[in-house]
Amino acid sequence: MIFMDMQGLEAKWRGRWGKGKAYEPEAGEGKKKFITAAFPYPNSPQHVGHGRTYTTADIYARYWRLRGYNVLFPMAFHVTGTPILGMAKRLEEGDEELLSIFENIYGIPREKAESLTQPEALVLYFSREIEEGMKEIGYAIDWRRKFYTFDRHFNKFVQWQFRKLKAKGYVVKGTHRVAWCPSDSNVVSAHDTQGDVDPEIEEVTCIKFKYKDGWLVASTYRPETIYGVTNIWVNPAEKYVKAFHGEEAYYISKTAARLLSLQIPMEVAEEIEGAEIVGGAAEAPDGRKVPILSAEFVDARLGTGVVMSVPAHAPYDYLALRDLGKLGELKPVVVMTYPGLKPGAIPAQEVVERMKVPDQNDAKAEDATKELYKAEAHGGIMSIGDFKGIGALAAKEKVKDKLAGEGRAFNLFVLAKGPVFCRCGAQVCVKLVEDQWFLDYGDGEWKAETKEWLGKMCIMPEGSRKDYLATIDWLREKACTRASGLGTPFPFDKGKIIEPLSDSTIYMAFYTIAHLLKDADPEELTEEFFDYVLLGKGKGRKEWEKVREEFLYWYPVDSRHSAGDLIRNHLPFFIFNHVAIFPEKHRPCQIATNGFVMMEGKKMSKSFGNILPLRKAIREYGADVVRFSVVAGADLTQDTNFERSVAEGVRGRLEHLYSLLDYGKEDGDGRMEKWLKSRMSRRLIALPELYEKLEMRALAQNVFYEVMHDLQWYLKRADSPKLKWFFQKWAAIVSPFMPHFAEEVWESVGGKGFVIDAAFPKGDSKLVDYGLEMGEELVSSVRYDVEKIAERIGAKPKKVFVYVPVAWKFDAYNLMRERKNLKDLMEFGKKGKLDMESVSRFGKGLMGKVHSLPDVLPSKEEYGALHDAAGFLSKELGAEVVVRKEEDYLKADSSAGLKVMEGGHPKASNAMPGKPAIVLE
RNA sequence: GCAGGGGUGGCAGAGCCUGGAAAAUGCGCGGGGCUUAGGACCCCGUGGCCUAGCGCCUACGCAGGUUCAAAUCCUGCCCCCUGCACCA
Repeated sequence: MIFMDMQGLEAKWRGRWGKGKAYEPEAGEGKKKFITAAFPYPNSPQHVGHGRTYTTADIYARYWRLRGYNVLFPMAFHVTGTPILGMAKRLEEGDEELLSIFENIYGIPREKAESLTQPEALVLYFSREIEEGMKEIGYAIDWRRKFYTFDRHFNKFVQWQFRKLKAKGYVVKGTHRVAWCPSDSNVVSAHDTQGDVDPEIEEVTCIKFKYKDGWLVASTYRPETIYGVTNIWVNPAEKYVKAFHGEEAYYISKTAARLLSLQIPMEVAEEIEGAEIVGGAAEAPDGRKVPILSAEFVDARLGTGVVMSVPAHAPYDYLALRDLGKLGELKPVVVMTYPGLKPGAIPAQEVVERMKVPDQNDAKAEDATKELYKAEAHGGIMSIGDFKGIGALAAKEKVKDKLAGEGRAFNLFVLAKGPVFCRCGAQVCVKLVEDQWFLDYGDGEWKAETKEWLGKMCIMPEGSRKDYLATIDWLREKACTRASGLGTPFPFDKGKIIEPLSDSTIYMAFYTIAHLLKDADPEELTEEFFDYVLLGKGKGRKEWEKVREEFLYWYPVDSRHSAGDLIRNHLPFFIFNHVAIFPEKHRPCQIATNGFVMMEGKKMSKSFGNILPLRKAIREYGADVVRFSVVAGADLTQDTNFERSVAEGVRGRLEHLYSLLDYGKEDGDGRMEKWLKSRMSRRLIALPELYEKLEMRALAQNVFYEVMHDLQWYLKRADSPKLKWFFQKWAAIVSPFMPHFAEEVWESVGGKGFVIDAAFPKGDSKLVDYGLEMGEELVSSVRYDVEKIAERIGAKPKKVFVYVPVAWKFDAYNLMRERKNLKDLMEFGKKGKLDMESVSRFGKGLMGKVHSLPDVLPSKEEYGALHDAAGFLSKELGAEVVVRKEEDYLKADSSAGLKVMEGGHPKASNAMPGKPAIVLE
């Protein structure tokens, strides 16, 4: 057994590719493909999951290269944003949790980790790590064009982009609501909150009830139920305040006054106990006087801390009144009905009683609320008030507008599912940020043009196009600056940095010229420079022409690759911004997205501790095995599963193949070589489409697993294997997946140069021999049947007789396939003067599946295939196999004088086309 | 709530657009081969029943419908997953 040194083999080919500058394409005349994948954010080493997108892009790039295209696949590093800053800070502080992740999951020695306290050092460390990994796995990347998004050259480019966007009116300024920690004075996102709660902002309506010298302000999600208000709830145990908003006095909870003051300026005048308010009365917008009652379920931290009570439609309100024994005096007022509600019934009462909710503190009260809200939101029709007859959701808006118009309501933003707490312990609130800059993805014209361009793009998988459309539709203003972090200074407002998702929308254009700007003074990269190079505007200097040519040659992006999660942000931005900046001929042609990689069936995550670093995987299994394993397990959209057993299986097959290379010295043209060529040719014809559509699953199947099956059958059937032709074709078609191993095979069978530079083998339909393949299938199925029978009778046969049906059965079979009726068959029998009983029996047998009869070989070929395989079958079955024609038996049987021939058996007449009769002895 | 997607064998996952074979392929499991042994590799099996295979029954979330024929088309219902932004 030859031992295969995978590491050595791969290093050897990487070395040779490097020496040959295999991945440094130059702009020129010929046809090109420009392929990019979303660049990495270097705040950790990459794991096998990251490898999926890049491997997919790499396979695609390598495929086009085989098809004779000049292919550019570049890479850079995205260092914009705050996480790296935060990480550096935590390292400086000696954060034990982080240091432990570095040590145990990333495998970074503690001393090293402790030295990475500067953001730049951190970025450099991880980007080197990632770059090394990408080299080891054999990506066809042109590293000359590498850059970082904090490079000054790149900053100039992004600033140019923003000036273009501003000139078009797409960069706007306004106010913006954010989740805010009043204690830290900082924007809060999910990973800043206790329990990683997503601080979701939603709108509530605040309705003003006349109270004393001002307003008791109740917050509600259901303003349309105002017509059914019977009372107000205030928590007697909480502190309330009287606060002035301008001239108006608001009575709300103390916490609310503090949290909401960031949205509506308020000055607290006096503090009041909730208990003091309870017992009073307030006047609803329609003039009705309602009492203020005590309720402990009121959370002072939510909304205004004042709740309006609608017992007919809110189970909590109904239960609270019932608990207080006040249902008698405060009668629920039904404001809407919905399908399924009994006439005259009170919705909240109905739900509460049906679900047997004992009181307001029971958990079932929540379920009741949800159920009722759902029913009313879907099917609710207003039955009283100004909007009688209108659907509940529409009425909600109308009531809101009406009350606002009367000065009796206003809207506020609050955190949903609240209260939410910051890591520091303070309650998170909503703040309105003034002077926030936006990219106006809500702009109608821009949106329309973006959608139109999307329509012209190729989207893979096609099914995700809907997601793009939905996202483009729903995008509004996107905040595009932030106060801190690495990146590009915002050109119109000092001290602001362009936000990470906004500085990475057209950066692919920068790849085309990055290597030419390395030595340039960033100050020379002026507005005029980029105008000339990227848009062809102005005269341009002589030395800029080369740069312009490079851009013109490579742009547009032919295929953009990323994980599917970017469909909700980066990818639409990518289209939007290209549409805004570039003319049609330079806008992107195609996007391909993929799912994630799971580890042994589980999501890969730090907390599970099941992250497999890419470089570690490469050391264990070899680059080609890892490449194949991360992309071949599932189709593009699906999450794929990295399983060690699968990786080992692939590895084992490669070793097996390696041991077969000795057979690759010669060619042959026997029956089995023809069969193998037929199978392979069929593949060669089908593969280009699969590659172009990135049907990864089918590709993996075709290029690897099925090829292995063919090969095994061939080895079993061929006396002395001759695999030169086979290996030559296979090395080429598998090289996008497994470039290193493919080179080894290619060289071993006498291929010239690198296989990665070879031409994609053309499939020759003349080599496809359908009959030959069917013949082999027949042989295989006969073997299977014999084994099945032997097993059933529990004895090994000494001799096996195989009967190919008499010739007329083939004609009859095809007749049945075509006409699908017995009548025509009987007609055929009469004409041919056949034994009508046999014909009838034959026909009835086929009738049941007449609509799905498979294609069969002609009589002669069927006999030929089996006759030819008799030796093989004998060997496989360990018994002599004799192939006969049905008529031989019939003859022997009917000539009464002769004794019945050996192996003669009435079963012989059961022979059907495609299913020869088998007799065991 | 809004938007998008999905429910097939022990598991993962094809097939469903373009209706027509217990249902690709891989993993797992059982048996055999090869090996000093293990791993890897190779072969066979893996819903149930069976008058020797070519056969029958039962399956594709649930319930109906269209059709000679439905996992595949139509209708209703149940359940599950993902995203909702300033964050890489």
